[in-house]
Amino acid sequence: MNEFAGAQRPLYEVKANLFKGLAHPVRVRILEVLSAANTVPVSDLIADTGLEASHLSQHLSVLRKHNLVVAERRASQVFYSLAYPQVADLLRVSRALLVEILENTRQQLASTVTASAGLPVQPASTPSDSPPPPSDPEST
Amino acid sequence: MNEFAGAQRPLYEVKANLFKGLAHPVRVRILEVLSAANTVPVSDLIADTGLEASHLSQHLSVLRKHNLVVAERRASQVFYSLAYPQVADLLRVSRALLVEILENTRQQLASTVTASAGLPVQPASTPSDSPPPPSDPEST
DNA sequence: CTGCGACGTGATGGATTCATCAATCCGCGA
DNA sequence: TCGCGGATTGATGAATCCATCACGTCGCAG
Repeated sequence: MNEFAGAQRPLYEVKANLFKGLAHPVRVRILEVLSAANTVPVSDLIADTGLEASHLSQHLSVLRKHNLVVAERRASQVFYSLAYPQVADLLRVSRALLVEILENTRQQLASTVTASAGLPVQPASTPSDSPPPPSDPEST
Repeated sequence: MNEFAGAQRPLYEVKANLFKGLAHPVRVRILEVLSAANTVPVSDLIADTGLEASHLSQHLSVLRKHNLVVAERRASQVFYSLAYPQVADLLRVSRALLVEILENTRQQLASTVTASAGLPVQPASTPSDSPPPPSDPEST
């Protein structure tokens, strides 16, 4: 029942709990937006994500419970920002891992295909897709 | 239905999926063990975690599906290891974030308490806990 | 004080995930 | 071939999470 992210229990439990807080596309999206801009009003988040206010609010509540974001009231609007810069680090590292995984699994698929065709593992273009963009260092 | 971690969908969905794969204490534990030792037989994992074989195997299966670990059969035993060193990075960064969060929330609690007592925010010892260990750079 | 716009909270079905146990697969030695 | 230990898979109820919608709160304008 204790919703605290921090307690005196084994660290791997706390860690798993942290990942649970991140385990939803909407919440990842929110954190990525907050990583890019220091402080963002809820109205902007609604615009960026296209979600219904209450839905988004629930996810913000989850992020607050996990101590990943902080809210600040100014006038009639609420502004959110990352609670710690390390949150952005975490997203960056996870992105790096993902890139590695995607590249590798794609190669494996390609080699499986070409193996039955007797070709080297070179061809970078996916069988039925547009040609790969020259590189896209930004993106979400 | 597609269980691939990688597809052509928005990156934040893939990222959320990755975190979902990490969002369980047992799986975090497994990855931490694998981060410490290059290659570990299932029997050792059973010993380290104290889990029933089938239970552990299911979590290993999840980790495999997410491309976080790889299995290798040698003789009658199966050996697991991290699929990419970046997985260990991710765990390290998450740990750093967690440390930050725990330290900070603890201070907040302390200051809330001392605020009603009229004391500065100095005292590092929690009201009803054992004194903080001088620092523990290892641990899980 | 009354209404309104911006956010948050509660409650409810529907979908996922988890833990447990039985059944199966795989390599090897008798 | 038979059987056995090591490891995985399948199936089931319990627990948890998610999306939707109705309602409640806060601050301000009229």
